[in-house]
Amino acid sequence: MTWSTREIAHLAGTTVSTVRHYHQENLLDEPDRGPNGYKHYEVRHLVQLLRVRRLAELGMPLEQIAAVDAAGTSSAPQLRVLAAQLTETIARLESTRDDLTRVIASAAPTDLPPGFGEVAENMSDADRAMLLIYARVLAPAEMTALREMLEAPRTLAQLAFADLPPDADDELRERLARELGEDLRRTHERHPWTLDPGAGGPFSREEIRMLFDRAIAELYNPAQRDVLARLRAPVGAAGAAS
Amino acid sequence: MTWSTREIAHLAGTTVSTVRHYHQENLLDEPDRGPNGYKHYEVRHLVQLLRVRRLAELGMPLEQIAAVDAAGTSSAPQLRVLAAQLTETIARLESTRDDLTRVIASAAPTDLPPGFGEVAENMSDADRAMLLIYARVLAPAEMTALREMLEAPRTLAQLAFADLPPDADDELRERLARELGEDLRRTHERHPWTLDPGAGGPFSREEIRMLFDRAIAELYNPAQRDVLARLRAPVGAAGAAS
DNA sequence: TTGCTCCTCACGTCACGTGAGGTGGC
DNA sequence: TTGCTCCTCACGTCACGTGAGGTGGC
Repeated sequence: MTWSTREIAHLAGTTVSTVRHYHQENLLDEPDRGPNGYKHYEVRHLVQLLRVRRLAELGMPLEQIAAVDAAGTSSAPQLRVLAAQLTETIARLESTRDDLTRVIASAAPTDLPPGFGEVAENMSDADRAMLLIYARVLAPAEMTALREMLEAPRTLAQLAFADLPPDADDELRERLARELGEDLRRTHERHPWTLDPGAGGPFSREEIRMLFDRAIAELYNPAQRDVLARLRAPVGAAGAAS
Repeated sequence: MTWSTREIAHLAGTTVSTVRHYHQENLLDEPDRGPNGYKHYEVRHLVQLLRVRRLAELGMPLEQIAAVDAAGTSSAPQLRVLAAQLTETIARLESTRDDLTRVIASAAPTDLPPGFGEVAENMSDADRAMLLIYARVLAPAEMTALREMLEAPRTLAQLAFADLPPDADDELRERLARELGEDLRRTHERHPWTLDPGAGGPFSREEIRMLFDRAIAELYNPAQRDVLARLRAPVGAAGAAS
């Protein structure tokens, strides 16, 4: 005429572990025991358990449930906080899911920003790494603009730069710097934000400059770095030319 | 010309703890160290960290990220599983939030089923406990019907039953049983599901019968139990009359 | 004897967060 | 000396889940 732990768990729609855990947390009274030590639950335990489960399913922390139990009822402000937290969590998960859905749809490498799948198809490792850094530095609007820019076909100079051997001779470097300088000038004209990238992002100009300097130093070979240095000097986009 | 742990964490938009944790889980290479043991991070570490963070933010478990890292790219099935899990979690949280919103709006005691706030206003503790058990046993449609039933004003017999003293005399018991029997007959007529309650719920008829028997035995006083026994016998709704 | 249910520790989960206790350079 | 940053263990978090090792009745 009483219930075992398994039975009361079943009646409350939960598990044996959960029931034992609630005993440990003093959320559920210990029932009488039989001569063999088995617990004998009564209706009042079931009611207590159902109450606790109801609050737990509403997302209330167990510690708070204990307080509610003592006070008899839970305060509306507490519940409103819970609801607000839920709304926030839901919004975050939805945005994650949408992001994930876009990645799946575009069949892009997961680690690239969404939408950059086709664009990064035949990029060098260095350029992909740069892309990850851009994604962190630039504001969303800038990333969209960047993607559109990258959708245009590469110029011959850009292709040559990507494959530039570390020991390329001075003449080639100079020619590349001039032609890339032309590209860059047009880019600045058409996309003025590229003159001050990351202005809407999370970092200061100083941080961005140092980050890009380090990225260039580590990701490109000496000849490429030399070209970038020549390129930067006449344009004056950043101060670290020499 | 290198970054400290704090700096790389800041650049990647995360915390020092997280960076150290990723070292421990072999998700991030250990950088060289200075003579004082301080870590000196380079661009390749930042890129590695950004990749891991991106996957982690998509909800991928760290262990799986390690595998992706080895394979170079994550499989579409894995991502689809993640997306499906997210969708499920979101749905569950939304239903919880809606439930919570209803509770807040009705200003009802939290542990009662939603919508039963006003109805349970002046119920006895026993009846509230029964309500919790009903909420567990009955199907949603039955709960709605029950709520509508409870919105009707109590009959005189019902009020008398709730306050029946344990030593009420035989005549009173008999009269109450007759009148409540009338109430019950009308209820069965108007709400046929009350003849077989919980048919759409999670329990078998046998389980429900035993549960109600125990609940009555524990929640009501001897006189009330006697009335219920007299009431049940002629109606024959359940077999356990004597 | 075998199977089944029950019991009580004690430890594991997941992705970090939080001290505790110590070092090195200004 | 004081403050600041960095370091490495080791343990805490939250709500349980999972054995390990043992008991009792058929």
